[in-house]
This record gives sequence, C-alpha cells and structure tokens, in this order.
Amino acid sequence: MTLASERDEPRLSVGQVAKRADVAVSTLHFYETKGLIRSWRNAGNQRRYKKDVLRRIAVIKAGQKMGISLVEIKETLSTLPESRTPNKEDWARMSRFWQAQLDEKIAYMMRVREMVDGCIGCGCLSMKSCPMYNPEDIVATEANGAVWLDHPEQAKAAKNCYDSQN
Amino acid sequence: MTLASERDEPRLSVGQVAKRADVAVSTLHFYETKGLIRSWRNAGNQRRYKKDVLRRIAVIKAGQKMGISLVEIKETLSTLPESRTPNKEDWARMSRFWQAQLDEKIAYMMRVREMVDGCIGCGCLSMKSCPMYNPEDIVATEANGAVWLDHPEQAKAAKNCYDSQN
DNA sequence: CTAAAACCTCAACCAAGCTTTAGGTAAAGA
DNA sequence: TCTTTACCTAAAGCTTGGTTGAGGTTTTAG
Repeated sequence: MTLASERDEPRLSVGQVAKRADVAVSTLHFYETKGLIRSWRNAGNQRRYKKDVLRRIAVIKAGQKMGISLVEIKETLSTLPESRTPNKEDWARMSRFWQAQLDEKIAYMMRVREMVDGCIGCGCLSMKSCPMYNPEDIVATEANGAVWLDHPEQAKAAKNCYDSQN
Repeated sequence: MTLASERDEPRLSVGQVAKRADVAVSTLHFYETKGLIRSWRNAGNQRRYKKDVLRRIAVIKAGQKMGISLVEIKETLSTLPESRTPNKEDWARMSRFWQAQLDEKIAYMMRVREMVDGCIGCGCLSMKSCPMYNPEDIVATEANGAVWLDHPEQAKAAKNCYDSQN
C-alpha cells in the first residue's frame, strides 16, 4: 500500500509527459509559461511533473478541439477550488460550459450558411444593402455572433439588388 | 452615352474605395501586396482603382465570413478566366464551393459536439483510448476533419474508462 | 499661394500558439 | 568513465490578417 504523499510526488520528466500526452516538449514549456500547467524541479533543475498533469493536458486538448482559446481554458481551469486538477465532475461542468460556446459557433456558422444560400441567387454583394455585410456582425473565429437572427428584416434586402451596384 | 473604354478607366482613389467598401486604406494596400486586388497609378504615383474592385472586395469579405483564408480566396479568384472580376454567375459558383467547405466545418464541429456529449458522462479523457484524442484528427480551425465519423468504433471506447487513467 | 488632407513606401508591431535555434548542463547506458 | 541522450534558458522565428508609425510627396480647398 502506498501513501498519498508518495503517490503525489512529482516523478514524471518532461520527456515522459510529452510522450504520454503526445505533445512536444516545447509545448509543455510553453504551457508552463502560460500558467496552464506547473512543474517541480529535481536537484539538477530538471522539470518533474505529477501524474495529474496528464489530465490537465487532456482537458486543455479537449478545450482546444472545441475551439476554446488557451486563455479561456486557463480561466476555466482556474475556477476550480485551489486550481485542483479537474476530476470527472469538473470535466462534466467545464465541457458543458464549453459545449455551449461550441453550440453558439455552430449556430453562427449555420446562419452564415443560410445567408449565403440566399445571396447565391441574388449575387448583389452590395456593401450597403446586402445582408452579408451587417456591420454589427463579427467573424466566425470570434466565437460570437447572434446578430443576423436579431435583424431578420435584412434578409429581405437580398433580392434583385445586383444591378444597382454598378 | 459613355464608351466602354471610358467606363473602365481607373478613377477611384484608395480613400474612396476604402470608404465605399468599409475597409481601412491599409487593408487595401495589404490586399494588393497579396495579389487579391490590383491598382493603376496616376501621374503622381497614387493608386487608382476600377470600379469593379468593389465587387472583388465584396467577394473577399464574403469568403472571409465563410471562414475561407485569403490564400484560398485568391486561388478561387484566380480560377476565373483572365482573373476577371466575378460576375453574378461567378459568385454563385464560388459561393457554392465555399459553402461546401463551410458545411464541412459545421459537420466537423457537430461531430466534436457529439463526441463531447458522450465524453461528459465518461470523463476519462484517456490519451490512449478516449475518442476525443484521435490523433488522425485535426483542429477545427484547419477546416477539414472528416475523421471521427470514419472511425465510429472509437465511440465505444468512451465508456467507463475514467478510473483506468490514474 | 498656402495649408490641410490625402497619399506614398518601408519597416515594425500585434495576437495566438507554438517551434526552432544556440549555447550549455544533467542523467543514463555501455 | 565516456558518450549519448535528455534537459535547461532565452530569444528569435513562423503564420494569418492586418494596423501603426515615420518620413516624405501629391492633391485639394480656401
């Protein structure tokens, strides 16, 4: 039987973590500078990690796959009490939070898709009247954009305005 | 009545184009260096644009809204005969092409969403067995990723593997 | 004619998310 | 012990899509 204090000792080298987590060593250094993971040092100043760093990296990768930025991931991780490594329940909570953001992105892209569908037949692309150019709107990568559906009247502008541009 | 040769003369200054297209002057310079638009020069070395540059910019902005990179937009524009500025039919063809890519992105993000949904209950996030970590897969921003659905058997791995990681 | 506004080029800078390089130290295997 | 492999830090480089600034010229309005 092992004691909790023994199990918690940082034993993993940066190379071992990199291999197990399938990331580059430089990525681990980078994450550390960004405060996403932490390490201890051995007598020779080499990094040693606790095993739970693997779960943190897993959560980071999961968040990234969902399109969440490292800054946001860090913020979400830091909401855990004492910045503890996420357990199963934490992961459920975080992933539900991120999933909502993912849903927004999907919804935004589907609105763009619909709009383009309407604009194909029209072809006007007028900077002034085409609903493709709602200036209130923002690009898809900014992960936000419930604007088009807020202004449904604009969809009506998408008809037969091609010739008016030239 | 105006002659075609007169109508085609580059008359618009960079400031006029910027204002009409609602982009910064620096953006127009930038697009020119990237080969997305072209200009002529007047006697004093100032840029003069043909009117159709506005339509090109409109297409560029539409492509960007659909998540297409400037490089891809340039490539698509260059498939036009003699790099002519897109007309209504060209726009229909290009937008359908880009829409297909947008559809792929949406589909990818929805697959991620499904996967996360399954993983919330599981919580394992094992680097080796969790379907969140298909190494063949790529991140959403790379606009490609028909991988998860190619390996449906992986979804089965998402059950009760939480404890096996520690 | 003069001053302001617009324009020119070139270079540097920004964010994100890393990777690469350089120069040097530590640990591990034969 | 010796050599290879792994590791260290700090700084620079990369990509995308631009913006900002410096220093100088052209155009336009009064």
